[in-house]
Amino acid sequence: MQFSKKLINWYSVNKRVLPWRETKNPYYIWLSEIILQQTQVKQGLPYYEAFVAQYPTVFDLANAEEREVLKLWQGLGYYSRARNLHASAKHVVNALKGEFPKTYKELLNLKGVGDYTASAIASICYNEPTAVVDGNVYRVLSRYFAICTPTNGSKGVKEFKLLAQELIDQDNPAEFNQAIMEFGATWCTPKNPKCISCVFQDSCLAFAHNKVEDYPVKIKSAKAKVKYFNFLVFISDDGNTIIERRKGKGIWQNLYQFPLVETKKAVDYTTFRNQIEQHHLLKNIPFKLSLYNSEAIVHKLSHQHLYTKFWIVNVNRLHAEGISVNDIEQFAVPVLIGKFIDAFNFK
DNA sequence: AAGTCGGGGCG
DNA sequence: CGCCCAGACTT
Repeated sequence: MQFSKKLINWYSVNKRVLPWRETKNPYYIWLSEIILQQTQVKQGLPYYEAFVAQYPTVFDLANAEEREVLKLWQGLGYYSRARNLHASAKHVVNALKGEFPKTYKELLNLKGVGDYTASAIASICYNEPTAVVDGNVYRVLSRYFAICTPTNGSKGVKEFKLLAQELIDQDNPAEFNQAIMEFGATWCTPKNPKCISCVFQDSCLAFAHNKVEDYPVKIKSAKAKVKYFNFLVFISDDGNTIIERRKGKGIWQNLYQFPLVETKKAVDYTTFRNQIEQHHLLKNIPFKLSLYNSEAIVHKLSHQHLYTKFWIVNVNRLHAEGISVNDIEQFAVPVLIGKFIDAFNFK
């Protein structure tokens, strides 16, 4: 039996029940695909349910404020997805009268929609035979055909896209695309793949060579950089604190945080106390400084390890506009900040 | 082509 | 601890 038929047969028996598999509404498919970028189903599922409940249509999403969308996205990471999601919803409503693009090529024009997502939506919603290539597809195909080309280089990207495009079931691209991803996610897994009970056991080249876990081949990524973050947690006598909206291009864009002082290396109490005497929020006012966590909290991201200290700054009155500590939960904050807020009793 | 962007989970 | 995840975008 040919690859695509065997795969779709496997899928019909083994697929998980998931809410976005109960619809072909492009708004819901688009929403699920954005949420699931670089995100496992288990992690993304509750966010999908929350977004569908909060924004049942693209019009509801377009009418929301960005800070509200970011708040609902809080904790999921890669926050540009949420900003692009919101911007694209506005574009669909305002420029396209609420009608989603219906072709791979047109879908690519939406912010946050690249080759993978455009292929997924076009195939699932409109039966366009455009092959998806995600992390699962790289793994399944590199093993089945024993392909050593690194999957994360430009050569590999082209090669695997072309191969998937040759394999896709022209009559049922929607099922094929979802099947190959589901197979990678649940059977042909990175560790301990279920080769013993695999329908491709007799034709998988990696299995024949006993090298299944040598695939896919990848170019090593750079090691994470170390940074030292010091957050100033102001507390005034009247129960206010200061949070700021992150600007610029870096991490956590448009999320909120306590005023941040980044240092080149870890600082002790005396060094830091002297350093922030000149801070614009502390100039010429009395304050009491105490360190919340004597041992730095290490927050690990893909490209940065953040060694973090939270400094409690007691003042009589704030030197800038503040918020009541009771209102802090209304703001979208990074997980690092959210964990502190939960652990620290503000009252 | 290489960096950047999060956070959770697994062995 | 390193690697992976229904990738996209910038430099």
